[in-house]
Order: sequence, then C-alpha cells, then structure tokens
Amino acid sequence: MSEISRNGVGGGGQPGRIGIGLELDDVHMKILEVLRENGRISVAALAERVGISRANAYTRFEALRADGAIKRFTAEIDHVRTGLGITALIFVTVRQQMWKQFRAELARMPEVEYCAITTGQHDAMIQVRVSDVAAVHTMVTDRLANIPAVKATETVFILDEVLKRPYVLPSDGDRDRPRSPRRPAPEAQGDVPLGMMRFVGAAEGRAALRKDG
Amino acid sequence: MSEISRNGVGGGGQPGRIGIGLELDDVHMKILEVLRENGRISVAALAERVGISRANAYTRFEALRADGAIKRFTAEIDHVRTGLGITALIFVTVRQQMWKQFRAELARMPEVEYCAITTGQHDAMIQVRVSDVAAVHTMVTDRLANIPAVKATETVFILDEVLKRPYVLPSDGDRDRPRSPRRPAPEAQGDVPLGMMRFVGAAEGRAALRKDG
DNA sequence: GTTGAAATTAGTACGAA
DNA sequence: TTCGTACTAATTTCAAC
Repeated sequence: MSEISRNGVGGGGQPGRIGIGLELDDVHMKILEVLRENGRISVAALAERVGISRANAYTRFEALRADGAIKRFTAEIDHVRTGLGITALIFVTVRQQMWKQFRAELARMPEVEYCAITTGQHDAMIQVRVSDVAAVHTMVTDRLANIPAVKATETVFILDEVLKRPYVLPSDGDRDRPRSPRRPAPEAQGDVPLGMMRFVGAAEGRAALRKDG
Repeated sequence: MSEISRNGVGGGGQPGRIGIGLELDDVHMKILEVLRENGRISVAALAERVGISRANAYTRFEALRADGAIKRFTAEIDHVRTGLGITALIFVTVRQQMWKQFRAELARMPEVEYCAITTGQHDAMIQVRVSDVAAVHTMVTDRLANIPAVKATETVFILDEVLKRPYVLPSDGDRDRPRSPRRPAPEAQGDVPLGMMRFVGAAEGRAALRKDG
C-alpha cells in the first residue's frame, strides 16, 4: 500500500516553493515541527505553541493536509513489544523490464515496511520486520527468490536502531549548523580524505529501469 | 535525538508477550492498526471502529501509551514539498572503540533521519534528507569525513521510495500470507536458487563494537 | 488575521453487569 | 474487565470585528 512521492536525483528545487502546491512560510514550518513531535496535539494548543490565533491555525492545518504537505498522521510503535523484534535490510537486484512485477509482489508482503529504489550496486533496498531470524530466511529464500523479477539479494541484519527521527525539516539546520552554502567553497574540499569516500552511481542502464516500474 | 529500543538479532521473543510489559491481545492490535492509519482519530471513533466501549478504549489507549507500545504520534510529511527532495543512504565503516563519538556526532546532524547499526560489510547505515545533491556531497566530505570515528563511507542515492508503511504489525500476516510456520519445511528449501542469495554476517570483532556504543 | 461566544465533542468518574 | 451513563472540561465552529 501507500505509494509515496517520487524523489528524483537532481530534481531538487528551492526550499519552501516546490511544484504547484502552496507556499510554505515559517509559520507552516513551525506547525510541522510541532506536529512531528506530537501528532495528536489539538489545533488550539498548536496555535498557542506556534504563536498564532486558533482560526489561523485551523486554516493552515487544513491547507497543509489538503495540499499534501502532511500526508497522514500515525502512531510510532515499539516493534519489540508487538513481537517483531527482528529487522533486516534486503538489497535486491531486479531484472530489467520486470519492475512492475516486483512492485506488485512487494505490495503482497506485509512484513515489508520500506522499499526504496537506489543507485549503486543493487537496485532496491527493502526493510522487513519479523518475529525471528528464521522468518528472514523464509522471506528471502521462499518469497523473494520465487519472484522472477528478483535476480539476486543480499541481506544484512539491523543490530540496533540508533536514531529515528519522525522526519527532517529544512529548519532543523538553523539550530547548530553553520548555515552552509548550497555548494561547498572550493578550498574547503581540499582538506578531507576523499580517498576514503565513495559515491556509488547507478549501474549501466539504470535510468531506463524507472520507466517500466 | 530519540534513542529507540534496541533490536537484538536472535533476541526475538514470541508475539504478543515480550518483556515485562502488558500483554497485547487482539483488541490491542486492532487499536494499533487503526492508529497507524489515522493517528489523530478520536478515542470515541476509535472505540467504535474497534468495537469496544468508549471507557474501555480510553483505558487501553492509555495503557498502550504508558507501556511504551505506542512511543509517540507523528505527522508524515511530503519531503519534496518542504524542500528536502533528495534522499541518500550513507553506509559507514566505524573505527572500533569510537562508537560513542560517532553516536554523539550523529545527534548533531539534523539532516539524518535514520541510523541503524548493521551486520555485513559496513557498520552503520544512515539515511539523510537534503535539498540538493551538492548537500549530500558536503555532508559526506565535510561533516562525516571530519569525524575520527568514521573510517570510510559509501553513498547511494534514493531514486524513488516505492513503499513506506507506517509500521508493520504481526496481524498483517493474517491477510493473504499462507500462515507460514516459524521455520520453513525442509523440502521447501530445495527448490529455490540459493546460490543467488547472500546472507552477510557481521565483520570480525563486530560483536564487541556494540558494548562501547 | 484576530477575538469571543455558541455548539459540539472529548475526557473523567462513577455504579452496574 | 467491560459497559453505560452522567458530569465536567475542552475543542471546534462560526460569527463579527
């Protein structure tokens, strides 16, 4: 379920004005900041925390929802408590021209929480939550392996989830980041050990793969 | 911020009864199911959808919150709309005995949405959201490279987020999954191309790394 | 975009089954 | 435990400014 908006590399626009949606000003951002920490706050309390009137808060709240800037509200739950304490990442290599099938099969796998198409060595990364390690094995060898679209997989386990923010906002950077310019100053690039850093681009023909998804 | 519960590989318990918390029955699960799709639903409406009384819904709702099964409520937002349309995964190799420093530095990076410690070739995977591809480059070469704890990185871009469920619940499997047993039947393992599947274990000495985090 | 007052709904506290 | 009801407090809506 829940197809989400596409992020195209290189398609980044300027903050606050993207697409044909409404313009997000500082007040909108502040509203989002509050809602990400407490999604169940009343609009009245929200108005007070943001520093605007009730009516204004209702208007903006509804606008953010209607525009799609807020996609939905959800509860964050403790997976260990619900019996799904094992999390794994499965990197999948997908056969060309079979993306549609791959996506269809994904929708039929409830244990998959997240799937993203990536550049690099593999084509997609999926995150699964299951009750035990055996279930990961079953998932990979029984379910994924039986999908013709899946050429190969590579599985790693998640030992610990160190950080999980509800989501990131542009305004987060205003806190302690030194307001870095879009492009780093040329002289700043010299003093880092670039040899240790690898940017992994898309494999050959990857660009064409997105079309038949 | 927001340290979350640790998921230990091999530490999976039986569903519905983990740790010393409250016992989660079918009604609790149904409540979570509703709340994950609509985190702002009123308790009155929640009671109706689950099929219990209002008073009972309040009791269980509060119990789930107090127990920690529900960690928080949040709004899911459209990152492209807020100007953070570029998402990247950075796989990090961390120097032994320097995990504490790595985690401290992570907390000071607002663009990091998620960080997990993994088995396999790398030690950690972090997901960042920024406004443009140049910001990823700045992030990796300027910020991450300057952390002594970081030995090496590998970066891939996310081209498309195909699937993003609020979270997975054990009951999700009751829908269309053929109620698979914990461990796959021996004969079922023979007809899959195991040669294409790779399970990547932890690098040498990885187990010791968790202690000094 | 703001304030204030009416209508509605949410949250709490009971006793009964 | 769970349900049903009554009570109190808060929120949402809608009006005028």
